[in-house]
Amino acid sequence: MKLAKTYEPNQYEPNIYAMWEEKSAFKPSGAGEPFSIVMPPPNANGNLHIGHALTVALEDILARYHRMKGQDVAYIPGADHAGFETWVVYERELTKEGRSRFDFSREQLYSQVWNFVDRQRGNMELQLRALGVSASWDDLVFTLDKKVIGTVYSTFKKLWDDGLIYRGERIVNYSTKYQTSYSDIEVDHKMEKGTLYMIAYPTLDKIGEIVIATTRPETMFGDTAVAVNPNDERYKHLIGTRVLLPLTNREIPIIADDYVDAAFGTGAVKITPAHDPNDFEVGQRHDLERIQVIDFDGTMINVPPQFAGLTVDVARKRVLAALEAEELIRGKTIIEHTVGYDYKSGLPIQPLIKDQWFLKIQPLAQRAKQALLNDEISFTPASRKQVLVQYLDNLHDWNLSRQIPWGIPIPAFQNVNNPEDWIFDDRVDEKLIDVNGTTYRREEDTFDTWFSSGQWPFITTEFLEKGDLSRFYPNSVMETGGDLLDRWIARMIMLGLYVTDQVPFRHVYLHGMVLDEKGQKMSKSKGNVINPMETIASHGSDALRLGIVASRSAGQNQAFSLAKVVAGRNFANKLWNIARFIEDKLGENYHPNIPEPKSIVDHWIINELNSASADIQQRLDNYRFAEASDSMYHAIWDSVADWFIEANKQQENPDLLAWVLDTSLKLAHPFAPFVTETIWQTLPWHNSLLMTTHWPEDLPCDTIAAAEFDRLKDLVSEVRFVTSELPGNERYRLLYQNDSLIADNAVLIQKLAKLKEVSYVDQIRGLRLPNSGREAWLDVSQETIYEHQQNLEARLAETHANIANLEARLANKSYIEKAPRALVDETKQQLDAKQALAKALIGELEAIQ
RNA sequence: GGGCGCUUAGCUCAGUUGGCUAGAGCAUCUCGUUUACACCGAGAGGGUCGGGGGUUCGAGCCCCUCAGCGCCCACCA
Repeated sequence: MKLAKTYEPNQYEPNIYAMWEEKSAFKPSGAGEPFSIVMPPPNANGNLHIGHALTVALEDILARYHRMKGQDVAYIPGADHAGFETWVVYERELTKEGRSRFDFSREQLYSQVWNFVDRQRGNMELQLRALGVSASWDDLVFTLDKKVIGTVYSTFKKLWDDGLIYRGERIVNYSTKYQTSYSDIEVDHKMEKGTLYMIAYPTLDKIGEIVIATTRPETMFGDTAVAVNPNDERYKHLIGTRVLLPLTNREIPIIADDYVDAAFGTGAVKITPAHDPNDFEVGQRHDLERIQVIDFDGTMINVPPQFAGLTVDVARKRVLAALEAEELIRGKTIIEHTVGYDYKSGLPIQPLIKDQWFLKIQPLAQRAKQALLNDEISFTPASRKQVLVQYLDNLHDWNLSRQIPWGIPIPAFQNVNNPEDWIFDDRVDEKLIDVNGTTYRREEDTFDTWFSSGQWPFITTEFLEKGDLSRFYPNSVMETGGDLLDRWIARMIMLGLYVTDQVPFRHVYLHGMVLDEKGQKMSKSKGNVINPMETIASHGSDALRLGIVASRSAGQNQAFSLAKVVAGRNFANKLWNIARFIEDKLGENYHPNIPEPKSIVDHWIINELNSASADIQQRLDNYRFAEASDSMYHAIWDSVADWFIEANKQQENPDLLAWVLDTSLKLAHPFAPFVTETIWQTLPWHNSLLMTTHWPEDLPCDTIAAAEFDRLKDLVSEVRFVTSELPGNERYRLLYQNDSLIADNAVLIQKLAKLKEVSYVDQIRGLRLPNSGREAWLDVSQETIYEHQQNLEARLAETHANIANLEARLANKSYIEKAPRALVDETKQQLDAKQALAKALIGELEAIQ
């Protein structure tokens, strides 16, 4: 088969992928030690972004590598219903149509969104295929699949039975825009400047007053106390008395609580239990009433009529104006404080009281922490483990309830006659159920998506059901973005240990964010998003993969570099042309035999590829992807293409040529699966898949012979270097004496170094080549040598500097005593070599004069 | 308020337990019509590894300190 001159990835990639799928090459083989990676499920109705390209590239490199190493590999793909994210998109559609979620029942909404997602589904999976993932598609799990819901329910039941689930009125982070509560991780805390107002609350006799400090005056109608520190001398006499709440003249008590910092503001704080988490707790301690003054839609309720229905912002201005009119404002200062924002809408989060389902997290968190401290899970980068431990220690109870219909319904029912009586039941399709003659009404909320995705490793492997894939639990590696350490990794570890008594995975690899080429975060609004599918279309899937993995270190945010993608594309083309050359040499009827090294080049290339293989393995085993890829790249481009193939044009060894090509393709396959498999399929001597062949075994070679070729390379390099310095562009004759390396490889040297001729002489003349330490001269005229004098002098100066450096090192007694023996010996050898070089250079210079 | 990370060639970045005469890709310069490849080949230039101090025979790497940049976590009004 004749190959085109240039590799055109788009012509081959889809077919190659189809062939892999058709031959079920992605399925776990069932033989060998299990190796598993569960893909972080991309949003089912979304498009992949560049971060997915990175994730999938790293995971697929591991999957393909371990598969070739003979392991039983399960790379399990998934699709995420992306509860809240998808819901936001869908609700936007509803709004466009002039409708609202409140026009429909939960069932109706659920099936509408299901259809909406279904229309989009498949896009994401096609894009994963374009990226070349060797994922086991038959085992794909969608986060709303029956088995997911079943497991989630049994976990919830277990937690419930263990007394870890409770329902409570708590202050929750509430999005008034999307009308749902959030977990802590969905709140963006921003430091900003705000105004701290000092407001006078008059005593009952209206003669005295206490001045409180607040940044949120509009919530004052919800005040049910003023608190001071019990040890604050300024206010001690007021504790237990009452004040009038301005604008309403409601009486509220002055209480003492340690929570109040006497040094902050005025030392007196208004207590609004319904709208501030700290105040909520103070309210619980002092049994205060809770008055909700901000409604779930973000407008004012339970306030004097002139403020009712106003938004928070407007209400704040009006309240301040009213207080101003009554001359109750005693001052204001600007302070830096943090404000929580809705990560989705960008609007402030309202702390509101709501009945929610909570998970007592600390028992799970402490167990997870213990597992981490016992090193049951390793991390790349290693430092992230500590971060996680700290996070686990600070975790608050987890609010599991979401007020959105697109998610897994919470399987709980409430006694219609007794609001305190809740039971677990999974008949979530029924609004009302009857249990022993009592009617129960269904909970309408759904689970936080992280509750289900936190169970992903044992759900996807069907570990609890002892399914076919259960041997893949715990997973070998969990690879995901560093930003998911707390929201996802932590939850998987906690729930994994709780449900299965085992850690869910052995190793966590965290990658950083892919930034745009200027190092900016990519975002739609900035318009700097790089679409991986476009990059694949223009440069090929392998190029994208090689480019995005190159020079990238774990956990580090790093700019996307198109130049590296281009380098990747060029590499694919290089491989292509290596194959073209070799296939052409071997012909269509070639049948491979066991390769036998015949020349020093042969020994050398075998040695190079053996050690490249060892390097790549060692680096991949340590999750050093960029370095592994680099070893592979240079072994193939520099060693195979630039030296071995060039040398092979002079002295052929067909069987070795075939072995070198095969080995190169194998080494490159995890990093560039498409082009390597494409080439493999054109090789007449194979009728298998490259992706399921075994990682190359070392071929024996003579390392002494290999080292000989290294010396030959040195000589060739020196000739090239010196000739490039000589005036003009002519070809020179190389003269030698008593040098069997040159004698035995004269033609090879002549071709590689672009010499006119290599000849033995009795009488030396010309320019000595001292660097490589050979008995060799370039046959140049005395005049040329003279013109070259400056170069020689420069080199001599440099050599003297080197010698001085080495001598100083050896003169240092401590160095001789303390440095490793081998290093000292090496230094001595280097010194000898440099001294010989200096001598040769001096001789050369003397000859000129 | 706590924690983490970064600062290395013009650009984007590697550099594992200290042994480096500091690397890669791209860019730059010179040369090249060699029957695999110009998405190529050969060669070259380019860095006091953010500043200062310390430990060590030896520091890009370890310690201290200063400066600049970035991220994460955090219910003090």
